[in-house]
Amino acid sequence: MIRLVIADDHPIVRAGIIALFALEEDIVVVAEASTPDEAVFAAERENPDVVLMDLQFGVHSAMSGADATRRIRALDAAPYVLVLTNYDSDADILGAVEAGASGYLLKDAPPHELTAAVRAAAAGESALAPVIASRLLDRMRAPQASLSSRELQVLELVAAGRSNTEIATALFVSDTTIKSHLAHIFTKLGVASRTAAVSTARQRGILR
Amino acid sequence: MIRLVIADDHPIVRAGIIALFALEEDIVVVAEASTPDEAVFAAERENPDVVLMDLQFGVHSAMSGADATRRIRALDAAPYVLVLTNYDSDADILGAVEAGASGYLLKDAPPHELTAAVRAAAAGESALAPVIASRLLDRMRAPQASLSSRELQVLELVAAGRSNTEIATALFVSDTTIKSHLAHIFTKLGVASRTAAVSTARQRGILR
DNA sequence: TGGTAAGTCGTCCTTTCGGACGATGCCTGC
DNA sequence: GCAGGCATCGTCCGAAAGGACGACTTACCA
Repeated sequence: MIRLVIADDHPIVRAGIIALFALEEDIVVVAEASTPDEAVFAAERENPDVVLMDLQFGVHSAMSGADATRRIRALDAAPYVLVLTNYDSDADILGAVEAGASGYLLKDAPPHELTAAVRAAAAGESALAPVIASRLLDRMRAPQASLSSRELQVLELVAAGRSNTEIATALFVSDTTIKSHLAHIFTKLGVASRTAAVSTARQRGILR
Repeated sequence: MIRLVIADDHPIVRAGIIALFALEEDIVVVAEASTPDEAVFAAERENPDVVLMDLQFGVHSAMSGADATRRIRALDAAPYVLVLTNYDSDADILGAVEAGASGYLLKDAPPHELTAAVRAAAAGESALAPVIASRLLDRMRAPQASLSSRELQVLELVAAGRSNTEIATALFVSDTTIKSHLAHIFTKLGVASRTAAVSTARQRGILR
């Protein structure tokens, strides 16, 4: 019998997960948590096999799902943590994996994927949604979508609405340098304008 | 007995909603839809009292939840449409209201709000989540900082990285008109460029 | 009924952006 | 030691964006 803790701030989502697992004979939900703190508590108290963890917990909570994951993985008899979230940005995925998650699922996944992932996690295996897995492989295959730190710095200021000259003075370089950085950013992202660059960078999780 | 159709692309969310309404004696879920097209079909076939409609339907579907809402409201014996979504940006809210939604709820709402809203919608009343209501009142109180729906439409396309001429052709108007809209947007937001407009609009929750 | 806001379109002009070159110095890894 | 990525700076030029006017229609509301 797999003992499961659910951590999600949406009552609707919690009810949905519980309803889905009610159909499975070998999985029992022993606790639900609506905040990251509650999730850590519940994981400590119930000593479950697996924790299903959301990453976003509203604007109110100081801790994120990744933080909670890290804390839970630091427990003595640490349960496995499966991340279940809406977004599949690179930043989210990497953050979750670094926090110690043993799986990453999307909320639009079909139920059988969800149950299969829980069973895999309980067995100590890694469980990635096919979408996520192919995404990671894409990143490996085409690694050069990454911006240098300086380029990221420039792009962040662009996203804040600053002009080239403003960015130049802010970074103590020439106007030409900024344009050069931007040209590189455009080719790396495959776009032709600063706003398009910001848009696709947001989509890919390069920018927050 | 209130007959309800659920439209959401997340199986988990659909299961959660069904589980919640299973506890209510006067509400019955007669159909679920995982795409906007299915939602329109179901609304036509089942002739429900209320449709619970998500706004985001993944990247694959051409139609949005707002489009589906518009189509459903154009049916003969049109059911009321309650929007149930994750986001509370002005763009989403205004788009939904213009599409004919009679209510706007957030997915992190407590279940009793959800059931109350369905009953209100079935009775022909408007049902707004408190967060949304106060947001709309803010718009009324401070109308000078709020963008018109057309301006929002333009700003969304700008945020997607489109150029003025692209936006013009997409909206079937002249290039000059877009520039005129943008000039108004700039003065309303107190900025001087399109990227700055997108940035502050995001900060203020005008854009998602 | 008259005023106001929004949406549409126009012209003229300036500024900014972006493309297309090139060039230098500095690291790092092979 | 040298190739290649990165950061820096430059010029020239065309295209896009933005500012500053004005003008017309519709719709709504006081």
